[in-house]
Amino acid sequence: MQVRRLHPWPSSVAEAESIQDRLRGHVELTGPTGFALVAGLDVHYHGDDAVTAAVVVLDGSTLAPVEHVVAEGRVAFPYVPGLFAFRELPALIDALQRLTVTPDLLVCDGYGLAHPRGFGLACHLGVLTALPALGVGKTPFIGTHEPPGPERGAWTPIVHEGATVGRALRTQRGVKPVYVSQGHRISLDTATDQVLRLTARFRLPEPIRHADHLARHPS
DNA sequence: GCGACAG
DNA sequence: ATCTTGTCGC
Repeated sequence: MQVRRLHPWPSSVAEAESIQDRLRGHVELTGPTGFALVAGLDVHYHGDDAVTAAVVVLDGSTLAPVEHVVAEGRVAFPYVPGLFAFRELPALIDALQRLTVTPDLLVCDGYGLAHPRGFGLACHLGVLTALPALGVGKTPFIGTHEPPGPERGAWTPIVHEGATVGRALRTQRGVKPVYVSQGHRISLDTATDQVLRLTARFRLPEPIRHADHLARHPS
């Protein structure tokens, strides 16, 4: 599939932040509610700066695997909180470009709108591909929230600077919540519905679990 | 064995 | 993010 190059690669923190500030204006917070093909993305780190990126495409209704791609790369930016996306983007884009099918939704391992400048990895991937995208974080990042109720499906808003930027969502009884935020071309209600639909069995969405497995054990 | 969770 | 050890439970 096609991935647009909307910016040069940043050579400083200030450049990276200004790219996020500019692309933030491209994010759309509404979109389709159903998705025929759902992709999960993840990156595994090895050694000093090697990364393996994996993209797995599943049938949106049966969750049967349709296609997967693995790409090797290098960490592309130093670790700076809020600029995490720049570490992984080149390897993820490389993997996406090698897909022969175009997914209808990207399920990203990380944050979207719930980010210091409102432009986390899920927003970045959504805008570069023009596809609906959502982010699922495993630990709280920004904003404040109450713990959601104990039953599967319970959620509470994540509020940052007076705005709702995501939801803490209980995907299974007796497990820690996940943190859902919009990436691109999706509403928060739809993002929440999709994450719940993709977590019938485990805490994390099936597409992310598949991608995580593949990135760790390429085969 | 795998998943969740602890330290 | 990674790695390692161990417990509990399905």
